Amino acid sequence: MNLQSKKNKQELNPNVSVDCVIFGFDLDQLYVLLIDSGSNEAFSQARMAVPGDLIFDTENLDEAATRVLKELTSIENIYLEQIGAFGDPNRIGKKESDREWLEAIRAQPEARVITVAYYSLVRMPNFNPKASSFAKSAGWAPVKEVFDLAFDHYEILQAGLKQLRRKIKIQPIGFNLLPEKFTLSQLHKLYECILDKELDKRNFRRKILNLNILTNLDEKQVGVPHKPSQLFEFNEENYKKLSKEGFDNFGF
Amino acid sequence: MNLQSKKNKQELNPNVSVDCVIFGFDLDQLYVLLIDSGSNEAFSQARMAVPGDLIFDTENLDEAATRVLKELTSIENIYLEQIGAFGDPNRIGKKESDREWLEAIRAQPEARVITVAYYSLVRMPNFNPKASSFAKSAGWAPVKEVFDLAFDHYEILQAGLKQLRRKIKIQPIGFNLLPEKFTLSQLHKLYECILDKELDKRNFRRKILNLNILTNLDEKQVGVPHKPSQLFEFNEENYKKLSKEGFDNFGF
DNA sequence: TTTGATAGTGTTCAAAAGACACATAGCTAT
DNA sequence: ATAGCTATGTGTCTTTTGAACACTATCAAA
Repeated sequence: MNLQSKKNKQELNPNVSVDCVIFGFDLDQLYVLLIDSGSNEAFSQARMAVPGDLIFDTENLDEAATRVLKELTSIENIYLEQIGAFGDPNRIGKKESDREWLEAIRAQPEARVITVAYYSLVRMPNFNPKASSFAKSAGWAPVKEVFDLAFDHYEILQAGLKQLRRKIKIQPIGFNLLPEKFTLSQLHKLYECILDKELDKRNFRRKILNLNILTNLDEKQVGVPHKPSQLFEFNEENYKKLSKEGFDNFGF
Repeated sequence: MNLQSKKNKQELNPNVSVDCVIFGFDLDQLYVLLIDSGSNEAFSQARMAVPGDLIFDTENLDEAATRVLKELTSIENIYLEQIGAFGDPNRIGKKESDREWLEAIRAQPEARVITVAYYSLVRMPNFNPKASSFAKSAGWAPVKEVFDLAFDHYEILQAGLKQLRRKIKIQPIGFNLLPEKFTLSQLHKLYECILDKELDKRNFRRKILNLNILTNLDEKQVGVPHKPSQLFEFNEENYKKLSKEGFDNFGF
Protein backbone atom coordinates (compact mmCIF):
# COMPACT_ATOMS: atom_id res chain seq x y z
CA MET A 1 0.00 0.00 0.00
CA ASN A 2 2.89 2.33 -0.70
CA LEU A 3 1.95 5.16 -3.00
CA GLN A 4 5.56 6.19 -3.37
CA SER A 5 6.66 2.93 -4.90
CA LYS A 6 8.95 2.59 -7.89
CA LYS A 7 6.06 3.17 -10.21
CA ASN A 8 4.91 6.67 -10.83
CA LYS A 9 1.87 7.95 -9.08
CA GLN A 10 0.31 8.99 -12.36
CA GLU A 11 0.08 5.39 -13.46
CA LEU A 12 -2.30 4.48 -10.66
CA ASN A 13 -5.75 4.06 -12.07
CA PRO A 14 -8.01 6.19 -9.86
CA ASN A 15 -11.08 4.08 -10.49
CA VAL A 16 -10.04 0.48 -10.03
CA SER A 17 -8.58 -1.29 -7.04
CA VAL A 18 -7.91 -4.85 -5.98
CA ASP A 19 -8.61 -6.21 -2.51
CA CYS A 20 -7.25 -9.48 -1.19
CA VAL A 21 -8.93 -11.70 1.34
CA ILE A 22 -5.97 -13.67 2.67
CA PHE A 23 -6.90 -16.81 4.54
CA GLY A 24 -4.64 -18.61 6.97
CA PHE A 25 -5.01 -21.68 9.18
CA ASP A 26 -3.16 -22.45 12.39
CA LEU A 27 -4.28 -26.09 12.66
CA ASP A 28 -7.09 -24.92 14.89
CA GLN A 29 -9.14 -22.29 13.14
CA LEU A 30 -9.39 -20.20 10.01
CA TYR A 31 -8.02 -16.66 9.99
CA VAL A 32 -8.15 -13.67 7.73
CA LEU A 33 -5.43 -11.08 7.41
CA LEU A 34 -6.60 -7.58 8.26
CA ILE A 35 -4.92 -4.22 8.34
CA ASP A 36 -6.17 -1.24 10.24
CA SER A 37 -6.34 2.41 9.44
CA GLY A 38 -3.55 3.30 11.83
CA SER A 39 -5.78 5.45 13.96
CA ASN A 40 -5.05 5.85 17.65
CA GLU A 41 -8.65 5.62 18.64
CA ALA A 42 -10.37 2.79 20.38
CA PHE A 43 -10.41 -0.52 18.63
CA SER A 44 -13.21 -1.07 16.18
CA GLN A 45 -13.61 -3.70 13.52
CA ALA A 46 -15.09 -0.99 11.34
CA ARG A 47 -11.56 0.37 10.99
CA MET A 48 -10.08 -2.90 9.81
CA ALA A 49 -9.88 -3.81 6.16
CA VAL A 50 -8.45 -6.45 3.91
CA PRO A 51 -5.33 -5.26 2.10
CA GLY A 52 -5.80 -3.64 -1.26
CA ASP A 53 -4.60 -0.91 -3.53
CA LEU A 54 -5.43 0.93 -6.71
CA ILE A 55 -4.11 -0.84 -9.77
CA PHE A 56 -1.41 0.41 -12.08
CA ASP A 57 -2.41 0.96 -15.67
CA THR A 58 0.39 -1.32 -16.81
CA GLU A 59 -0.57 -4.43 -14.87
CA ASN A 60 -3.45 -6.83 -15.19
CA LEU A 61 -5.74 -7.64 -12.30
CA ASP A 62 -4.01 -10.83 -11.21
CA GLU A 63 -0.70 -9.02 -11.25
CA ALA A 64 -2.11 -6.22 -9.14
CA ALA A 65 -3.39 -8.69 -6.57
CA THR A 66 -0.08 -10.52 -6.59
CA ARG A 67 1.72 -7.24 -6.03
CA VAL A 68 -0.48 -6.34 -3.06
CA LEU A 69 0.11 -9.77 -1.58
CA LYS A 70 3.82 -9.61 -2.07
CA GLU A 71 4.11 -6.16 -0.54
CA LEU A 72 2.34 -7.34 2.54
CA THR A 73 3.56 -10.87 3.00
CA SER A 74 6.71 -11.09 0.86
CA ILE A 75 5.42 -14.42 -0.31
CA GLU A 76 5.22 -15.26 -3.98
CA ASN A 77 3.52 -18.12 -5.74
CA ILE A 78 0.51 -17.83 -3.53
CA TYR A 79 -2.75 -19.48 -4.42
CA LEU A 80 -4.92 -16.68 -5.74
CA GLU A 81 -8.38 -16.63 -7.23
CA GLN A 82 -10.72 -13.86 -8.24
CA ILE A 83 -13.93 -13.49 -6.26
CA GLY A 84 -15.52 -10.85 -8.43
CA ALA A 85 -16.04 -7.13 -8.82
CA PHE A 86 -17.72 -4.91 -6.26
CA GLY A 87 -18.88 -1.56 -7.51
CA ASP A 88 -21.58 0.06 -5.47
CA PRO A 89 -21.19 3.84 -5.92
CA ASN A 90 -21.26 4.19 -2.14
CA ARG A 91 -19.14 1.18 -1.34
CA ILE A 92 -16.41 3.34 0.10
CA GLY A 93 -17.02 6.42 2.13
CA LYS A 94 -20.30 5.39 3.70
CA LYS A 95 -18.78 5.41 7.17
CA GLU A 96 -17.04 8.37 8.74
CA SER A 97 -13.97 6.28 9.48
CA ASP A 98 -13.80 5.15 5.85
CA ARG A 99 -13.53 8.72 4.69
CA GLU A 100 -10.76 9.58 7.10
CA TRP A 101 -8.79 6.65 5.90
CA LEU A 102 -9.35 7.43 2.25
CA GLU A 103 -8.17 10.97 2.72
CA ALA A 104 -5.00 9.66 4.27
CA ILE A 105 -4.08 7.23 1.52
CA ARG A 106 -5.72 8.31 -1.71
CA ALA A 107 -4.70 11.11 -4.03
CA GLN A 108 -8.37 11.40 -5.06
CA PRO A 109 -10.37 10.36 -2.02
CA GLU A 110 -13.64 11.30 -3.67
CA ALA A 111 -13.12 9.19 -6.79
CA ARG A 112 -15.55 6.42 -7.51
CA VAL A 113 -13.62 3.20 -7.15
CA ILE A 114 -14.75 -0.25 -8.10
CA THR A 115 -12.74 -3.07 -6.67
CA VAL A 116 -11.88 -6.52 -7.91
CA ALA A 117 -11.71 -8.88 -4.97
CA TYR A 118 -9.43 -11.89 -4.69
CA TYR A 119 -8.94 -14.52 -2.07
CA SER A 120 -5.72 -16.31 -1.39
CA LEU A 121 -4.50 -19.10 0.83
CA VAL A 122 -1.21 -18.93 2.70
CA ARG A 123 0.72 -21.03 5.16
CA MET A 124 0.44 -18.86 8.22
CA PRO A 125 3.76 -19.78 9.85
CA ASN A 126 5.64 -19.00 6.66
CA PHE A 127 4.47 -15.46 6.87
CA ASN A 128 3.98 -14.66 10.49
CA PRO A 129 4.55 -17.27 13.16
CA LYS A 130 2.04 -15.81 15.58
CA ALA A 131 -1.46 -14.63 14.96
CA SER A 132 -1.49 -11.02 16.00
CA SER A 133 -4.40 -9.44 17.72
CA PHE A 134 -6.65 -6.82 16.22
CA ALA A 135 -4.57 -4.17 17.91
CA LYS A 136 -1.68 -4.51 15.49
CA SER A 137 -1.58 -2.67 12.22
CA ALA A 138 -1.61 -5.93 10.30
CA GLY A 139 -2.64 -9.20 11.82
CA TRP A 140 -4.66 -12.34 11.70
CA ALA A 141 -8.24 -12.32 12.91
CA PRO A 142 -10.26 -15.51 13.38
CA VAL A 143 -12.83 -15.48 10.62
CA LYS A 144 -15.54 -16.46 13.07
CA GLU A 145 -14.95 -13.35 15.13
CA VAL A 146 -15.23 -10.84 12.31
CA PHE A 147 -18.61 -9.16 12.13
CA ASP A 148 -17.91 -5.82 10.55
CA LEU A 149 -15.17 -4.26 8.45
CA ALA A 150 -14.37 -0.97 6.73
CA PHE A 151 -15.90 -0.12 3.36
CA ASP A 152 -17.70 -3.14 1.90
CA HIS A 153 -14.98 -5.48 3.07
CA TYR A 154 -17.23 -7.55 5.27
CA GLU A 155 -19.33 -8.36 2.24
CA ILE A 156 -16.17 -9.17 0.30
CA LEU A 157 -14.94 -11.43 3.06
CA GLN A 158 -18.21 -13.34 3.08
CA ALA A 159 -18.12 -13.69 -0.69
CA GLY A 160 -14.57 -14.98 -0.46
CA LEU A 161 -15.53 -17.46 2.19
CA LYS A 162 -18.43 -18.67 0.13
CA GLN A 163 -16.22 -19.17 -2.89
CA LEU A 164 -13.57 -20.94 -0.83
CA ARG A 165 -16.22 -23.31 0.49
CA ARG A 166 -17.49 -24.05 -2.94
CA LYS A 167 -14.05 -24.49 -4.38
CA ILE A 168 -12.66 -26.74 -1.70
CA LYS A 169 -15.39 -29.25 -2.42
CA ILE A 170 -14.27 -29.38 -6.01
CA GLN A 171 -10.52 -28.99 -5.94
CA PRO A 172 -7.96 -29.84 -3.28
CA ILE A 173 -6.74 -26.30 -2.76
CA GLY A 174 -6.72 -26.66 1.01
CA PHE A 175 -3.12 -27.86 0.97
CA ASN A 176 -2.06 -24.29 0.43
CA LEU A 177 -3.12 -23.61 4.01
CA LEU A 178 -1.19 -26.50 5.54
CA PRO A 179 2.50 -27.15 6.12
CA GLU A 180 4.23 -29.26 3.48
CA LYS A 181 3.97 -32.26 5.79
CA PHE A 182 0.70 -32.72 7.57
CA THR A 183 -1.45 -35.35 9.19
CA LEU A 184 -4.83 -36.53 8.06
CA SER A 185 -6.31 -35.15 11.25
CA GLN A 186 -5.00 -31.70 10.40
CA LEU A 187 -6.48 -31.93 6.93
CA HIS A 188 -9.71 -33.17 8.43
CA LYS A 189 -9.80 -30.27 10.85
CA LEU A 190 -9.11 -27.83 8.02
CA TYR A 191 -12.10 -29.09 6.05
CA GLU A 192 -14.29 -28.86 9.12
CA CYS A 193 -13.17 -25.28 9.78
CA ILE A 194 -13.70 -24.13 6.23
CA LEU A 195 -17.04 -25.84 5.79
CA ASP A 196 -18.03 -25.05 9.37
CA LYS A 197 -19.47 -28.47 10.03
CA GLU A 198 -18.38 -31.77 11.43
CA LEU A 199 -17.25 -34.47 9.07
CA ASP A 200 -17.11 -38.12 10.00
CA LYS A 201 -13.49 -39.07 10.57
CA ARG A 202 -13.50 -42.44 8.88
CA ASN A 203 -15.51 -41.33 5.90
CA PHE A 204 -13.29 -38.34 5.45
CA ARG A 205 -10.12 -40.41 5.52
CA ARG A 206 -11.50 -42.97 3.12
CA LYS A 207 -12.60 -40.34 0.65
CA ILE A 208 -9.46 -38.24 0.70
CA LEU A 209 -7.19 -41.29 0.46
CA ASN A 210 -9.18 -42.70 -2.45
CA LEU A 211 -8.37 -39.58 -4.44
CA ASN A 212 -4.75 -40.72 -4.52
CA ILE A 213 -3.39 -37.24 -4.18
CA LEU A 214 -1.62 -37.85 -0.89
CA THR A 215 1.76 -39.46 -0.41
CA ASN A 216 2.30 -41.26 2.87
CA LEU A 217 5.75 -40.22 3.97
CA ASP A 218 6.36 -43.21 6.28
CA GLU A 219 7.27 -40.65 8.86
CA LYS A 220 5.59 -39.95 12.17
CA GLN A 221 4.94 -37.00 14.35
CA VAL A 222 7.39 -36.77 17.24
CA GLY A 223 6.93 -35.35 20.68
CA VAL A 224 3.18 -35.43 20.76
CA PRO A 225 1.62 -36.64 24.01
CA HIS A 226 -0.45 -39.27 22.29
CA LYS A 227 -0.15 -41.83 19.52
CA PRO A 228 1.89 -40.12 16.80
CA SER A 229 0.28 -39.63 13.45
CA GLN A 230 1.53 -40.52 10.00
CA LEU A 231 2.70 -37.56 7.95
CA PHE A 232 1.53 -37.00 4.40
CA GLU A 233 2.33 -34.61 1.63
CA PHE A 234 0.31 -33.40 -1.29
CA ASN A 235 1.13 -35.28 -4.48
CA GLU A 236 1.18 -32.68 -7.20
CA GLU A 237 1.70 -35.18 -10.03
CA ASN A 238 -1.27 -37.34 -9.24
CA TYR A 239 -3.36 -34.28 -8.73
CA LYS A 240 -2.53 -32.98 -12.17
CA LYS A 241 -3.48 -36.30 -13.73
CA LEU A 242 -6.73 -36.21 -11.85
CA SER A 243 -7.46 -32.62 -12.85
CA LYS A 244 -7.05 -33.39 -16.50
CA GLU A 245 -9.61 -36.13 -16.31
CA GLY A 246 -11.87 -33.46 -14.88
CA PHE A 247 -12.95 -34.71 -11.50
CA ASP A 248 -15.23 -32.19 -9.95
CA ASN A 249 -16.55 -33.43 -6.71
CA PHE A 250 -15.05 -34.46 -3.46
CA GLY A 251 -18.51 -34.79 -2.07
CA PHE A 252 -17.95 -33.11 1.25
CA MET B 1 -24.73 2.17 -26.30
CA ASN B 2 -25.94 5.73 -26.74
CA LEU B 3 -23.48 8.26 -25.44
CA GLN B 4 -26.03 11.02 -25.78
CA SER B 5 -28.48 9.51 -23.36
CA LYS B 6 -30.27 11.39 -20.63
CA LYS B 7 -27.24 11.14 -18.43
CA ASN B 8 -24.39 13.47 -18.99
CA LYS B 9 -21.32 12.29 -20.83
CA GLN B 10 -19.13 13.44 -17.97
CA GLU B 11 -20.65 10.86 -15.68
CA LEU B 12 -19.37 7.97 -17.76
CA ASN B 13 -16.47 6.38 -15.96
CA PRO B 14 -13.69 6.10 -18.54
CA ASN B 15 -12.07 3.10 -16.90
CA VAL B 16 -14.85 0.65 -16.16
CA SER B 17 -17.32 -1.05 -18.47
CA VAL B 18 -19.80 -3.88 -18.24
CA ASP B 19 -20.26 -6.53 -20.92
CA CYS B 20 -23.23 -8.86 -21.11
CA VAL B 21 -23.19 -12.35 -22.51
CA ILE B 22 -26.85 -12.84 -23.34
CA PHE B 23 -27.88 -16.44 -23.86
CA GLY B 24 -30.97 -17.55 -25.71
CA PHE B 25 -32.47 -20.91 -26.62
CA ASP B 26 -34.79 -21.71 -29.51
CA LEU B 27 -35.69 -25.23 -28.33
CA ASP B 28 -32.96 -26.54 -30.54
CA GLN B 29 -29.68 -24.90 -29.67
CA LEU B 30 -28.06 -22.29 -27.50
CA TYR B 31 -27.43 -18.81 -28.87
CA VAL B 32 -25.53 -15.75 -27.81
CA LEU B 33 -26.51 -12.21 -28.71
CA LEU B 34 -23.80 -10.37 -30.62
CA ILE B 35 -23.53 -6.91 -32.07
CA ASP B 36 -21.15 -5.87 -34.77
CA SER B 37 -19.02 -2.85 -35.31
CA GLY B 38 -21.20 -1.55 -38.11
CA SER B 39 -18.45 -1.74 -40.63
CA ASN B 40 -19.27 -2.38 -44.27
CA GLU B 41 -16.42 -4.73 -44.76
CA ALA B 42 -16.53 -8.45 -45.20
CA PHE B 43 -18.03 -10.45 -42.42
CA SER B 44 -15.68 -11.46 -39.66
CA GLN B 45 -16.40 -12.80 -36.21
CA ALA B 46 -13.52 -10.69 -34.98
CA ARG B 47 -15.79 -7.68 -35.52
CA MET B 48 -18.60 -9.06 -33.38
CA ALA B 49 -18.85 -8.36 -29.68
CA VAL B 50 -21.20 -8.91 -26.80
CA PRO B 51 -23.06 -5.75 -25.86
CA GLY B 52 -21.50 -3.53 -23.26
CA ASP B 53 -20.87 0.03 -22.24
CA LEU B 54 -18.90 2.18 -19.88
CA ILE B 55 -20.63 2.54 -16.53
CA PHE B 56 -22.06 5.72 -15.11
CA ASP B 57 -20.57 6.92 -11.87
CA THR B 58 -24.00 6.97 -10.29
CA GLU B 59 -24.95 3.35 -10.89
CA ASN B 60 -23.68 0.11 -9.44
CA LEU B 61 -22.42 -2.72 -11.62
CA ASP B 62 -25.65 -4.69 -11.66
CA GLU B 63 -27.54 -1.58 -12.61
CA ALA B 64 -25.13 -0.86 -15.42
CA ALA B 65 -25.57 -4.36 -16.79
CA THR B 66 -29.33 -4.08 -16.45
CA ARG B 67 -29.25 -0.80 -18.33
CA VAL B 68 -27.20 -2.26 -21.18
CA LEU B 69 -29.61 -5.18 -21.39
CA LYS B 70 -32.63 -2.98 -21.38
CA GLU B 71 -31.30 -0.67 -24.05
CA LEU B 72 -30.70 -3.59 -26.31
CA THR B 73 -33.59 -5.91 -25.62
CA SER B 74 -36.17 -3.71 -23.88
CA ILE B 75 -36.65 -6.56 -21.45
CA GLU B 76 -36.51 -6.01 -17.73
CA ASN B 77 -36.33 -8.49 -14.91
CA ILE B 78 -33.85 -10.60 -16.76
CA TYR B 79 -31.84 -13.24 -15.01
CA LEU B 80 -28.42 -11.70 -14.53
CA GLU B 81 -25.28 -12.90 -12.85
CA GLN B 82 -21.78 -11.58 -12.67
CA ILE B 83 -19.04 -13.62 -14.31
CA GLY B 84 -16.13 -11.57 -13.07
CA ALA B 85 -13.73 -8.82 -13.98
CA PHE B 86 -11.42 -8.84 -16.98
CA GLY B 87 -8.61 -6.36 -16.87
CA ASP B 88 -5.68 -7.21 -19.08
CA PRO B 89 -4.04 -3.91 -20.03
CA ASN B 90 -4.20 -4.97 -23.68
CA ARG B 91 -7.62 -6.53 -23.57
CA ILE B 92 -9.01 -3.97 -25.97
CA GLY B 93 -7.13 -2.60 -28.89
CA LYS B 94 -5.02 -5.66 -29.62
CA LYS B 95 -6.64 -6.07 -33.01
CA GLU B 96 -6.77 -3.43 -35.70
CA SER B 97 -10.55 -3.74 -35.94
CA ASP B 98 -10.89 -3.27 -32.18
CA ARG B 99 -9.18 0.09 -32.39
CA GLU B 100 -11.37 1.33 -35.24
CA TRP B 101 -14.43 0.47 -33.26
CA LEU B 102 -13.17 2.07 -30.09
CA GLU B 103 -12.40 5.29 -31.89
CA ALA B 104 -15.93 5.36 -33.19
CA ILE B 105 -17.67 4.88 -29.87
CA ARG B 106 -15.39 6.03 -27.09
CA ALA B 107 -14.58 9.56 -26.03
CA GLN B 108 -11.20 8.28 -24.80
CA PRO B 109 -10.36 5.37 -27.07
CA GLU B 110 -6.90 5.01 -25.55
CA ALA B 111 -8.10 4.75 -21.95
CA ARG B 112 -7.36 1.59 -20.04
CA VAL B 113 -10.70 -0.09 -19.42
CA ILE B 114 -11.39 -3.03 -17.21
CA THR B 115 -14.71 -4.71 -17.75
CA VAL B 116 -17.07 -6.52 -15.47
CA ALA B 117 -18.73 -9.33 -17.37
CA TYR B 118 -22.25 -10.63 -16.79
CA TYR B 119 -24.26 -13.36 -18.34
CA SER B 120 -28.00 -13.35 -18.66
CA LEU B 121 -30.68 -15.71 -19.82
CA VAL B 122 -33.61 -14.55 -21.96
CA ARG B 123 -36.58 -16.08 -23.66
CA MET B 124 -35.57 -15.60 -27.25
CA PRO B 125 -39.04 -15.21 -28.76
CA ASN B 126 -39.91 -12.48 -26.28
CA PHE B 127 -37.13 -10.40 -27.64
CA ASN B 128 -36.67 -11.30 -31.25
CA PRO B 129 -38.71 -14.06 -32.84
CA LYS B 130 -36.04 -15.03 -35.34
CA ALA B 131 -32.37 -15.63 -34.85
CA SER B 132 -30.68 -13.15 -37.10
CA SER B 133 -27.58 -14.00 -39.00
CA PHE B 134 -24.16 -12.57 -38.31
CA ALA B 135 -24.75 -10.03 -41.03
CA LYS B 136 -27.19 -8.00 -38.96
CA SER B 137 -26.01 -5.38 -36.56
CA ALA B 138 -27.44 -7.25 -33.60
CA GLY B 139 -28.40 -10.87 -33.74
CA TRP B 140 -28.25 -14.33 -32.33
CA ALA B 141 -25.33 -16.57 -33.10
CA PRO B 142 -25.28 -20.26 -32.20
CA VAL B 143 -22.77 -20.58 -29.41
CA LYS B 144 -21.21 -23.61 -31.06
CA GLU B 145 -20.36 -21.60 -34.15
CA VAL B 146 -18.55 -18.80 -32.40
CA PHE B 147 -14.78 -19.16 -32.50
CA ASP B 148 -13.52 -15.61 -32.28
CA LEU B 149 -14.82 -12.24 -31.15
CA ALA B 150 -13.66 -8.66 -30.80
CA PHE B 151 -11.54 -7.58 -27.82
CA ASP B 152 -11.39 -10.34 -25.21
CA HIS B 153 -15.04 -11.21 -25.73
CA TYR B 154 -14.40 -14.74 -26.82
CA GLU B 155 -12.70 -15.38 -23.50
CA ILE B 156 -15.61 -13.70 -21.72
CA LEU B 157 -18.11 -15.84 -23.61
CA GLN B 158 -16.29 -19.01 -22.63
CA ALA B 159 -16.14 -17.90 -19.01
CA GLY B 160 -19.87 -17.18 -19.11
CA LEU B 161 -20.59 -20.56 -20.60
CA LYS B 162 -18.50 -22.24 -17.96
CA GLN B 163 -20.32 -20.44 -15.20
CA LEU B 164 -23.70 -21.19 -16.73
CA ARG B 165 -22.79 -24.88 -16.89
CA ARG B 166 -21.72 -24.90 -13.30
CA LYS B 167 -24.73 -22.97 -12.14
CA ILE B 168 -27.36 -24.97 -13.97
CA LYS B 169 -26.22 -28.08 -12.13
CA ILE B 170 -26.87 -26.34 -8.86
CA GLN B 171 -29.88 -24.15 -9.42
CA PRO B 172 -32.77 -24.43 -11.84
CA ILE B 173 -32.06 -21.23 -13.70
CA GLY B 174 -32.67 -22.81 -17.08
CA PHE B 175 -36.35 -21.89 -16.96
CA ASN B 176 -35.37 -18.35 -17.86
CA LEU B 177 -34.51 -19.62 -21.31
CA LEU B 178 -37.79 -21.44 -21.88
CA PRO B 179 -41.36 -20.29 -22.54
CA GLU B 180 -43.61 -20.13 -19.49
CA LYS B 181 -45.15 -23.41 -20.52
CA PHE B 182 -42.77 -26.06 -21.69
CA THR B 183 -42.47 -29.79 -22.05
CA LEU B 184 -40.07 -32.05 -20.28
CA SER B 185 -38.45 -32.84 -23.61
CA GLN B 186 -37.72 -29.19 -24.17
CA LEU B 187 -36.19 -28.89 -20.73
CA HIS B 188 -34.24 -32.04 -21.38
CA LYS B 189 -32.93 -30.69 -24.66
CA LEU B 190 -31.99 -27.42 -22.96
CA TYR B 191 -29.85 -29.23 -20.41
CA GLU B 192 -28.20 -31.26 -23.12
CA CYS B 193 -27.42 -28.12 -25.11
CA ILE B 194 -25.97 -26.24 -22.19
CA LEU B 195 -23.94 -29.13 -20.84
CA ASP B 196 -23.07 -30.28 -24.36
CA LYS B 197 -23.66 -33.92 -23.62
CA GLU B 198 -26.43 -36.46 -23.87
CA LEU B 199 -28.52 -37.15 -20.80
CA ASP B 200 -30.57 -40.27 -20.39
CA LYS B 201 -34.21 -39.37 -20.91
CA ARG B 202 -35.72 -41.42 -18.12
CA ASN B 203 -33.09 -40.52 -15.58
CA PHE B 204 -33.46 -36.86 -16.44
CA ARG B 205 -37.22 -36.90 -16.05
CA ARG B 206 -37.08 -38.76 -12.79
CA LYS B 207 -34.54 -36.40 -11.30
CA ILE B 208 -36.17 -33.19 -12.40
CA LEU B 209 -39.63 -34.33 -11.30
CA ASN B 210 -38.32 -35.42 -7.91
CA LEU B 211 -37.23 -31.87 -7.25
CA ASN B 212 -40.88 -30.87 -7.11
CA ILE B 213 -40.31 -27.57 -8.80
CA LEU B 214 -42.50 -28.29 -11.79
CA THR B 215 -46.26 -27.99 -11.98
CA ASN B 216 -47.97 -30.29 -14.42
CA LEU B 217 -50.53 -28.08 -16.14
CA ASP B 218 -52.81 -30.94 -17.27
CA GLU B 219 -52.57 -29.38 -20.67
CA LYS B 220 -51.14 -30.83 -23.84
CA GLN B 221 -49.35 -29.61 -26.88
CA VAL B 222 -51.69 -29.26 -29.85
CA GLY B 223 -50.98 -29.64 -33.54
CA VAL B 224 -47.82 -31.59 -33.24
CA PRO B 225 -47.41 -34.50 -35.66
CA HIS B 226 -46.76 -36.95 -32.90
CA LYS B 227 -47.97 -37.85 -29.46
CA PRO B 228 -48.58 -34.51 -27.75
CA SER B 229 -46.59 -33.76 -24.66
CA GLN B 230 -47.71 -32.61 -21.24
CA LEU B 231 -47.02 -28.97 -20.52
CA PHE B 232 -45.34 -27.89 -17.31
CA GLU B 233 -44.51 -24.64 -15.66
CA PHE B 234 -41.84 -23.69 -13.19
CA ASN B 235 -43.16 -23.64 -9.63
CA GLU B 236 -41.59 -20.60 -8.02
CA GLU B 237 -43.01 -21.31 -4.57
CA ASN B 238 -41.66 -24.80 -4.25
CA TYR B 239 -38.37 -23.66 -5.62
CA LYS B 240 -38.07 -20.99 -2.96
CA LYS B 241 -38.78 -23.52 -0.23
CA LEU B 242 -36.16 -25.79 -1.71
CA SER B 243 -33.60 -23.01 -1.99
CA LYS B 244 -33.94 -22.11 1.64
CA GLU B 245 -33.16 -25.65 2.67
CA GLY B 246 -30.06 -25.18 0.58
CA PHE B 247 -30.13 -27.94 -2.02
CA ASP B 248 -27.09 -27.67 -4.13
CA ASN B 249 -26.91 -30.44 -6.56
CA PHE B 250 -29.07 -31.60 -9.40
CA GLY B 251 -26.41 -34.11 -10.24
CA PHE B 252 -26.42 -33.75 -14.00
C1' DT C 1 -54.92 -47.61 -42.37
C1' DT C 2 -50.29 -47.28 -42.42
C1' DT C 3 -46.24 -44.67 -41.41
C1' DG C 4 -43.38 -41.53 -38.99
C1' DA C 5 -42.24 -39.02 -34.99
C1' DT C 6 -41.88 -38.09 -30.33
C1' DA C 7 -43.94 -39.03 -25.50
C1' DG C 8 -43.96 -41.66 -21.63
C1' DT C 9 -42.84 -45.26 -18.41
C1' DG C 10 -39.67 -49.21 -14.35
C1' DT C 11 -36.30 -52.16 -13.09
C1' DT C 12 -31.89 -53.69 -12.18
C1' DC C 13 -27.06 -53.10 -11.05
C1' DA C 14 -23.15 -50.55 -9.36
C1' DA C 15 -21.15 -46.90 -6.84
C1' DA C 16 -21.03 -43.63 -3.30
C1' DA C 17 -22.47 -41.66 1.06
C1' DG C 18 -23.48 -42.02 5.84
C1' DA C 19 -23.68 -44.04 10.35
C1' DC C 20 -21.26 -46.19 13.78
C1' DA C 21 -17.25 -48.38 18.14
C1' DC C 22 -13.10 -50.01 19.78
C1' DA C 23 -8.12 -51.21 20.13
C1' DT C 24 -3.47 -48.74 19.75
C1' DA C 25 0.77 -45.93 20.65
C1' DG C 26 3.21 -42.65 22.80
C1' DC C 27 3.67 -39.28 26.56
C1' DT C 28 3.00 -37.85 31.43
C1' DA C 29 2.27 -37.99 36.10
C1' DT C 30 2.62 -40.66 40.04
C1' DA D 1 6.71 -49.38 36.23
C1' DT D 2 2.41 -48.54 35.76
C1' DA D 3 -1.89 -46.29 35.17
C1' DG D 4 -4.11 -42.79 32.75
C1' DC D 5 -4.65 -39.46 29.18
C1' DT D 6 -5.16 -38.27 24.39
C1' DA D 7 -5.50 -38.49 19.73
C1' DT D 8 -4.70 -42.14 16.00
C1' DG D 9 -6.30 -45.56 13.00
C1' DT D 10 -9.28 -49.00 11.23
C1' DG D 11 -14.10 -51.99 8.69
C1' DT D 12 -18.81 -53.13 7.95
C1' DC D 13 -23.42 -52.46 7.03
C1' DT D 14 -27.27 -49.72 5.32
C1' DT D 15 -29.17 -46.25 2.54
C1' DT D 16 -29.04 -43.34 -1.22
C1' DT D 17 -27.85 -42.07 -5.65
C1' DG D 18 -26.37 -42.73 -10.37
C1' DA D 19 -26.32 -45.32 -14.77
C1' DA D 20 -27.84 -48.41 -18.18
C1' DC D 21 -31.43 -50.06 -20.76
C1' DA D 22 -36.48 -51.12 -24.50
C1' DC D 23 -40.92 -51.03 -25.43
C1' DT D 24 -45.81 -49.18 -25.93
C1' DA D 25 -48.84 -44.99 -26.71
C1' DT D 26 -50.65 -41.05 -29.24
C1' DC D 27 -51.19 -37.87 -32.72
C1' DA D 28 -50.80 -36.01 -37.67
C1' DA D 29 -49.90 -36.71 -42.33
C1' DA D 30 -49.66 -39.35 -46.34
